[in-house]
Amino acid sequence: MNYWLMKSEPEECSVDDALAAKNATVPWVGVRNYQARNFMRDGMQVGDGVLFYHSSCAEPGIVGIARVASGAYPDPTQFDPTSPYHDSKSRKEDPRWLLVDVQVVEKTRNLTLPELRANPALEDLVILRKGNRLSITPVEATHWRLITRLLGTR
DNA sequence: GCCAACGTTGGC
DNA sequence: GCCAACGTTGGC
Repeated sequence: MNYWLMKSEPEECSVDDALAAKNATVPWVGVRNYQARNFMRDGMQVGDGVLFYHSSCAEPGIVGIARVASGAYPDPTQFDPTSPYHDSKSRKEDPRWLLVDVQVVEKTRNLTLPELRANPALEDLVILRKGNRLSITPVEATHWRLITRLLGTR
């Protein structure tokens, strides 16, 4: 069992949007970074824990607990010319971009970025490192336990 | 809107 | 393979 933090812009897909989806599950479309793709392809397993993070918004922070709900499969938006995620160089027989389904387990309060930064025990959290822009990052089990405790989940 | 940090592209 | 130019991310 591994743990991950996954960023989403709330204007694109908020935790509420995900909760409103069927089975509270959404396909994590739009990842266009090889390292992030490889985490989904090689690192994730169904059932892995996910911290649902809101980025590029007024109050960035962790807003929910989720789980990986599928294995990696081709992101259909790469083949859609009308999608902002369209990739004309990706070919159907050899898809460049993958996604996993993510199921929200529970919406939490917003554990904000300043709060995360204020906690010395979290200084090694990848997302807090300077210059980090990866939309999917691994989370250590100790960090997962601390964060879920701070969020007030079981 | 600004800008630091980083990834990607493409000429050589 | 190098590296400058460019585009993107994302907090502020």
